[in-house]
Amino acid sequence: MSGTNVTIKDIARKLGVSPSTVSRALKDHPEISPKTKKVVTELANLLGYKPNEIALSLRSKKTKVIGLIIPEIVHHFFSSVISGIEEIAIEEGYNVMIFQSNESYTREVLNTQGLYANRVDGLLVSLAKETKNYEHFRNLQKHEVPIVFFDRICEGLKTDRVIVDDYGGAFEAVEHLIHSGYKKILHLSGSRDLLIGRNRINGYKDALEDNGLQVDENLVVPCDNYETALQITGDIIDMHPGVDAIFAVNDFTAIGAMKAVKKKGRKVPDDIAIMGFTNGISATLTDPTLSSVDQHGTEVGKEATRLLLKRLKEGELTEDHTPQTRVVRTDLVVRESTTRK
Amino acid sequence: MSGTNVTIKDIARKLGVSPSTVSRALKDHPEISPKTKKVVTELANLLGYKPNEIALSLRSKKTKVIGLIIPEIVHHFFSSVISGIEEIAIEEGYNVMIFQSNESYTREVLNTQGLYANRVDGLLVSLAKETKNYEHFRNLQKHEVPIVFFDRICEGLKTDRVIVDDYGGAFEAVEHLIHSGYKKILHLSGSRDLLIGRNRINGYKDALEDNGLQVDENLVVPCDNYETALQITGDIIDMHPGVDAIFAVNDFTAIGAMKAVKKKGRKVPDDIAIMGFTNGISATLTDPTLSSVDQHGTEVGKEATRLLLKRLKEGELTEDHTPQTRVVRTDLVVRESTTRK
DNA sequence: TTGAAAGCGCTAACAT
DNA sequence: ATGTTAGCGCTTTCAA
Repeated sequence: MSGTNVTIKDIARKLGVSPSTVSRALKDHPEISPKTKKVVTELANLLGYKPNEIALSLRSKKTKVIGLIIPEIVHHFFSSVISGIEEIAIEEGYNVMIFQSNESYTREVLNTQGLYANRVDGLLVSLAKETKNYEHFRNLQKHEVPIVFFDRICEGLKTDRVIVDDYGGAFEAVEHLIHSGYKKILHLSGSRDLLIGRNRINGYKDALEDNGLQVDENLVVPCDNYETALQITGDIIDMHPGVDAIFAVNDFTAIGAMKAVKKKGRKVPDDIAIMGFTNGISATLTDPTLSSVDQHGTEVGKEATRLLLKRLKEGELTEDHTPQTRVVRTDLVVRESTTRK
Repeated sequence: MSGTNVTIKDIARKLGVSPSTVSRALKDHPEISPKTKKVVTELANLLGYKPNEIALSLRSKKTKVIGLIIPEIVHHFFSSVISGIEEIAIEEGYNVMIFQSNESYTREVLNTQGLYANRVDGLLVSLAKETKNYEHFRNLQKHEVPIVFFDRICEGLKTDRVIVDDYGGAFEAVEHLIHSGYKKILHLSGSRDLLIGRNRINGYKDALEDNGLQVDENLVVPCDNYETALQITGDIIDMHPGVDAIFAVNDFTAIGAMKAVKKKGRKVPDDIAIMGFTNGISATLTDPTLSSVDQHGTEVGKEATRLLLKRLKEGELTEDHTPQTRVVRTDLVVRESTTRK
């Protein structure tokens, strides 16, 4: 950004017309003579004129920028969400400003302030784990900035939401295990504090019951990461000898469990089947490859962006509508870890 | 963004003072009376006043935004680069606007246009694979937008650069294999069209020669992804029976090779050692875990941002300096795949 | 068909 | 110590 930038004034001066004429000519205004239009556009091209979005924003009070607050980019699910967001945003002429909360509440508050200062038109958010207080979002809402939460949604706030069908995904995954002949299924679960953790547990339980199997609370063990899974899975299968399948709350946990099982000399999937949740790249890299539940991160991002842009368009015309919640369906991806030869 | 936003004018009106007084009071200008300052800041806080960055940008011709063009976010190296960039940028009061090229030249050109329209203060770029023509970047330079390339740098342009020490990383990795007793080392290589591919090949060769081993060109096989590695590695080790180690151009390729080797019934690392490059999360998930060369993505991002911000500060004071190139050192991370028991 | 003027929110000379 | 004015780049009434 510098003195070398061409403005409408520059073009006007060189052509001996007024800035307003140039402005109108450039937008193909009907009341400008074809001749003027031609001269103006030609010179504009020659000089490489590009409208200054900053000036446009100041006038229109629209920045054509949407803000994104995300816990961590270095995570396959979230980075695929970003790709989805970008795709839709760019189609509609919006740009995306991304902030990471790094799972920190303080950082998240700073992020909202930064995004407000930059007057983003709307906001997409997946909550930091730490966040319990939603005042910073309520503030944005006071300023009429529409917010759409996705995945880690905010239950205390009236906003649009996009969530993954965690219950359905878990249900389908566990049912697949049962139909494949596995009977005693361990669930390495997420936190019951998180909605997604509870939903997956419920999907697991209902799948068992719907298929005439009994739920054993001892087989629901909180464990949501690779290291812990690697440490404790061996002991758990010793304690519960009949376990013939493991359903983990995410891929990394599943992979930790897989390694622990192999270390015990048990075969995957012949002795014990393993099922993940996320369907990140890692699922294809393990040996055996990991069956998993695809969360369609890209679709989540797209849907959230569509909702937000819809809200932005409506905002100009109508009253507040009631918040919407969209559920993105999951897909079971069966690979080697649940397929007995 | 809406009518509910508080401006300096609003505060001025309510206090019966002029906007400039408010502006000065808010920035703790020495010529404003302490009393006025107090009243102004208090009301500002009460009303939740936040300066409109858009207006500031228009005036100062500085947006405090840096643009980022990256091939793909869904890639561990790049997402860790982003984290590094954000960290430094935020420290210095800058925000980041991220665009993905998706490896497409056309997209990259659009990205630069979007970033220019938004008058970013500077640009960080890692090139799309397709890109051979650099006119779009030259255009930005004409407008005095500083650019720093990282990792996939642009050799045809005078800019600052941050690169990974691919040569050194490859050298160290291969030397580690040799010192561990491996003698016939296959290299699954990157493209010789890419600088990083060539550098890693050279590191591989020099490590062999420096340790008194002969370079066999047949043992340098272009193969830079999981699927191909999985397909061809088996045949390669059949054709070259003595191969006792594989050095792959990236982790995914290494993991594909590892799986192929295991499928042949050969033990990793006892029969054949495997070494990756990247040190992404996947390296810790395989069985056995994968030795790899850490590229320090975060550090690359930080360094690139530091260079850019330095340039932005200098720009105000001095003439063009000669472009700088910074090399980020790699680190060898030894895990099970190269450690004979 | 075109131009002049005002204003988006802010700041910084230049008054006073 | 504070107010007035002009201007960043653009658009849009209103006037000609």
